Amino acid sequence: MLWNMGRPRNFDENQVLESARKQFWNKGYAATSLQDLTDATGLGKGSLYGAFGDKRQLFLHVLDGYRDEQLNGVRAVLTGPGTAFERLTLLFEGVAKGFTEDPQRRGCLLVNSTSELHSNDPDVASRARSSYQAVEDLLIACVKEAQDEGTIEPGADAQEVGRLLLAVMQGIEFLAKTGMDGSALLQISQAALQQLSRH
Amino acid sequence: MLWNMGRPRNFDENQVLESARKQFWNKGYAATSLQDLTDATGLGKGSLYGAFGDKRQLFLHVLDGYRDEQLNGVRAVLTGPGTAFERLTLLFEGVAKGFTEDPQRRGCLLVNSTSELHSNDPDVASRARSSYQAVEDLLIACVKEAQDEGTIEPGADAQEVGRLLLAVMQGIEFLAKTGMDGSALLQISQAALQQLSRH
DNA sequence: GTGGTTCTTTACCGTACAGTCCATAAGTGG
DNA sequence: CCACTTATGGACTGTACGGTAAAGAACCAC
Repeated sequence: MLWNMGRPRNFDENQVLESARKQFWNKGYAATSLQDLTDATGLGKGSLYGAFGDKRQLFLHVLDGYRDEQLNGVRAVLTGPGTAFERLTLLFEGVAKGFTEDPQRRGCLLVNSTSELHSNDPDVASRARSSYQAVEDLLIACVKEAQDEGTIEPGADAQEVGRLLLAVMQGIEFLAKTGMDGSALLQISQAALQQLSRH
Repeated sequence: MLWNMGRPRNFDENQVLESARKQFWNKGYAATSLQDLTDATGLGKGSLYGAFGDKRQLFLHVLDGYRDEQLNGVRAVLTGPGTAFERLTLLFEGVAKGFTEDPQRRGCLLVNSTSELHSNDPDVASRARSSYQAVEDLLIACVKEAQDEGTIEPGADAQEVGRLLLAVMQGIEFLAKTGMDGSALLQISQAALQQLSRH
């Protein structure tokens, strides 16, 4: 009887998280001030603190949402329709295109946060570890499928190949931030898969 | 007659830059305060500002030094003794081992700085672009050599392969920061080259 | 309506920040 | 010893920071 009482919130939590994400993504964690966050979200400090706790908690909340989205996206592609090789191709082309499409070339929020904070923040570090472990597992499973369907050399160690693909993926993410041409990034993703394909 | 006058400096510039590098590397640009820098270097604010200008200039100075070192290191390996394939192997094993050996897994300072600052700082962005272009060129040249000596499939596009290797290299750097095992990183570097080798 | 609860707004707090200034120290040439 | 120049180190400045407190507003149950 008490759970629905009191003044109702004047904002949509998801929209606020989205605005906060944009801010953290644009400037990084340390460089975004509370002022930036209140400006971006339209909320006052009191509301922000009441709803999400301090800056760090809000950031972790944002980061978790982002991680879940990205992971679901990767999972959707890698376990979706088409042959395993097609799915891998789709994923890598999507990655190359996605990072190119952002005119600011901000890359992946989780990658950026990991780079910025991992060595001083165990919570961020552990999120990074588990996330990329999950992607690695998805890649390895898909590589195994591709081996079963005969599109990737069955002799290769699937784990080895999956990890290699993970590295290429992260490499593309970074090179996009250095301003490398979209065509070159696409070329890399294609080259990686072509090297693996049975020939 | 005037160039050697005045009170002599009480510090070694290279040592100061090294200490500052350590600080920026540990905490990133935004999160290291001037206090951190004076503590790390032992210099007072006046001396720091007199010698290097403000925080940003000092940082760029540090970054340039780091970039030159790294680039020279890569160049030394890739144009050193041994077959081109051996040199590539040496480089990639060195990268995997190097990033693993740091207990804090801080990765590469230039990569971290690029991730943190590139989208808001053209000076950092341009340094990243040119640096990785240079590494790319070195890799491509070495791949061509390897093709000439017959250790890499001559049919492949050397530029494509070189860029792929660059991506793998950066991927390894990042995965090291996520805490991936040293053995796994080594495995990735070996897998990348094994895929390319004539078979 | 009243009382209770939660959200919003604004003012406020202490601190730490980047950067400047200045008196003084430590050298040089003469 | 005396001018002159440069480096040092601490005091200082104004600002912006993250975070808190408190007063009032908006809704509920009754």
